[in-house]
Amino acid sequence: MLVTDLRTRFREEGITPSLVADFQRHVMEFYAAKGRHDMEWRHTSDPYKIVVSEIMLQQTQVPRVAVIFPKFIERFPDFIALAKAEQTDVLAAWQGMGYNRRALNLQKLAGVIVNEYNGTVPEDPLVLKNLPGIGPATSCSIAAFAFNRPVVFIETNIRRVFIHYFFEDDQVVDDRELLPLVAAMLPEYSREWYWALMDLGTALKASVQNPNQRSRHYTKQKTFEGSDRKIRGNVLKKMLEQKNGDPEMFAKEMTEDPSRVRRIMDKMTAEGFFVREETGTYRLSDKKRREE
DNA sequence: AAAGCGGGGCG
DNA sequence: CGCCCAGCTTT
Repeated sequence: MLVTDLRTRFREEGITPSLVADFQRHVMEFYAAKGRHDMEWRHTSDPYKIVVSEIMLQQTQVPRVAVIFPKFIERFPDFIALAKAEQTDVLAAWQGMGYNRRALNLQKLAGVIVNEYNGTVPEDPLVLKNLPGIGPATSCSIAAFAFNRPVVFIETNIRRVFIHYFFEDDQVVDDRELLPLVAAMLPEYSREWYWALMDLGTALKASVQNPNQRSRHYTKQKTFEGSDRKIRGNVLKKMLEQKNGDPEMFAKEMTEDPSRVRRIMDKMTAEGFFVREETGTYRLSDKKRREE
């Protein structure tokens, strides 16, 4: 089946049953042949593991999650273990993942599920979306992958697939144009379907110029070198090694402006990473400290 | 709507 | 070097 066929038929006839059937067959044939079937979180029905994987996979590539995920699960096997763990241990297990606030939110999420949902993950994406660290995309991916719910959503791989196959000639594509297609193409097997779409979306990057560059929602990241983000990562790493520290010391070690490091550490303190003592020393925030 | 948030891998 | 990554939260 040719890509141009699908696009032309969509343009000329709209979304017809035969278009849906042919696209579904194309996607699932790709999935059978080249799907990424080796991921641990695709071989479990445990909602906890699926939730952890979905949070980890927010903006972090599969190969890196594949390394850290099993160690994290071994260290924190279920929501109860994660909820009662020391924050320091959670952050340590998160090292290498990036976007460390996700680790704080994930532990908060575990606490909410244990204390407010009796340890059971809600199946309704509208409920999920209001939980810590879960937004529009992840609420639906959990609903699909853990519960096979018929949700309609867009993330970067899904977006790439639909832009590539149905909007090849358009320079600016809004998600609102994609959603009707995503909805129409959804089969009853939503779990496998979204696995397949994501694998196809990942594979497309290797063969065509990133179609998402033509999305209205496309943005480029600022450079990491010299950024606050890099300093934050370094500060957290040093804090995990030393358990405490102060901005002046870290600034010297990193050859950075002390006021800049202090500003960053104050912000991280506000976000819950650290607590600041009267002496000016910052410590990792843990249960014992918070209760004092 | 836009900015901030990690860290690594790959061409 | 630039680009990208199963996005979310805050402003």
